[in-house]
Amino acid sequence: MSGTRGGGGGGVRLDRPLETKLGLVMTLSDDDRARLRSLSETELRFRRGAALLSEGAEQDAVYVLKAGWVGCARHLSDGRRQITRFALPGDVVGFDALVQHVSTQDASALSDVTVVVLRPAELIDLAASAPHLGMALLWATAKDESALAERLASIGRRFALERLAHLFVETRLRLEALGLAEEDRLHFPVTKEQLADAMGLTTIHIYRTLRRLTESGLVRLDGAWLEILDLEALKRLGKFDDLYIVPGRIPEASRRAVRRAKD
Amino acid sequence: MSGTRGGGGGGVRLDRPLETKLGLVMTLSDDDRARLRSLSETELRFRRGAALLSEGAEQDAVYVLKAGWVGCARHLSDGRRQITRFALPGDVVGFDALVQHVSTQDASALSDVTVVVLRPAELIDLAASAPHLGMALLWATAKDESALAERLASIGRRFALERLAHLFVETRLRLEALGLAEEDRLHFPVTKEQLADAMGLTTIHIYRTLRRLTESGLVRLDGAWLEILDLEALKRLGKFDDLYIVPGRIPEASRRAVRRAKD
DNA sequence: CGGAGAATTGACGCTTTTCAAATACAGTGG
DNA sequence: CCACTGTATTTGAAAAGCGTCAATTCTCCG
Repeated sequence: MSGTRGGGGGGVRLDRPLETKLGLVMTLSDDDRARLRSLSETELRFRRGAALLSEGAEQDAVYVLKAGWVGCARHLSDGRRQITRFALPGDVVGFDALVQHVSTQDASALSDVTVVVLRPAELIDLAASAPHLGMALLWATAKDESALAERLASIGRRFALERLAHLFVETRLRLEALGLAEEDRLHFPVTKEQLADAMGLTTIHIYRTLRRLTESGLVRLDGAWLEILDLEALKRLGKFDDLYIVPGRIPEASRRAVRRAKD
Repeated sequence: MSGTRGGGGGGVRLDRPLETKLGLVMTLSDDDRARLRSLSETELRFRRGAALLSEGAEQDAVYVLKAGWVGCARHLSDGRRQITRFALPGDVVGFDALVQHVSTQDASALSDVTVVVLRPAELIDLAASAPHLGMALLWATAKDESALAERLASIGRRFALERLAHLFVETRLRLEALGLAEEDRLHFPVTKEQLADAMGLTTIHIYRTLRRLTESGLVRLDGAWLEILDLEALKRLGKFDDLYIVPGRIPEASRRAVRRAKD
């Protein structure tokens, strides 16, 4: 029944992840792009299952995902785990640790992963020399927080079936915005156990719920590949609200204000 | 049984909320403080129950809380509600909407509230003319996101009893960091219904759980006032991990780098 | 004094978990 | 090629946690 597992990366890859990410929030000039390209090119690869960050461990860099999926998680002292986020290409991982240089979360590679390493000093220079890019980063972070809040609403107030539906729709739209989703088939390298930890459910209940979704003909999950068979029905079922994921951008007026202030 | 309700503000108030907030993340120079004071002084007051922001409504300002409690929430289409955050003095409310000028959340006053209004243009000017303050804002936002992730872990993986314990400890520590908590008595103007919506539970289950906590002698909740009778026991019960709320600060080295880059 | 919202409690039912076990599948070594 | 082993997948029955329904008391406020 199961096809390809984890590995590979299967088509989710961005060459200039930070440009893509900030480009979703703000129109980038050629200068901006050049400035972003002047950042370090240090690339790291992690195999599926490898840890990018460990809760409590020292951390002195931030990663920007180029390819693959990363899961960020927190642990309770008795082993219970909550995956707080699935990071996709373009996403920044480990941002909060810049404050305290100690990671507050685990991050591990769900598929084979390629990242770009960003050092704090580089980020600081970037924000100082190109404040509007710093603002773009701030806004991108604020959008991430907004998505996180929606996930909170999912886990706090949606039933298992709705939660899964919502996650699938969200994932589909995120990958689509990056240009990384084929028509209705997308890379989804998440084991059932990870899915359970992300949805605040047990593995067993994930199986049961997934089967209900499958039998309704809404999705098909085959190994690391997810087929969305009826997006509209999924949206309805998951009570999906487009509001928080709409590709909101910094209006041009604000952008000009930044340029003025810079002089 | 119940004492004072909502209103009043009962001692939770900051005169320079943004200074206090950023001061938790970075050591502020006299210049920094002066720069922050040059921001607008427009003050708004909301009575308990009033709406600061409405989901889907246009939004062109950000609020910084001076006094009182604000609850930020999201709604599902059928009326279910999830409170994503209790904002306390110093907290910034409505930040994410700066990107799209449409609020993705409701914010309403849980007690009588005083806020300072920040206009986007001011923020942009601030970040452009004093990049390290922009960075401080970015870091403060990242810390908020970290706290949000911990709440996600609460709702996804903690039992009702643990959830409440964790919330009480978190609140106590947050107010303490602001210098707004008396020894073991703190302002907690949250109705049981709001508490339920914040914890992903029903009102009735909040009562049940609260009663268990009270009968164990760990806390006493009387109207809008919460007494913490055994903080250590609460921490243990709530599996509270100090990691994510530790007063992490931007190290001086980074700070100097910002100053250099600015020249 | 009457009405509205908040606080509180009891009984019952549904969702999800826990415990237990069986089947399928991939890689390993003989 | 085939047992052997570990992991993923699937199913069932029972229990627990939490939700729903219903009713009552209390408090504030007009």
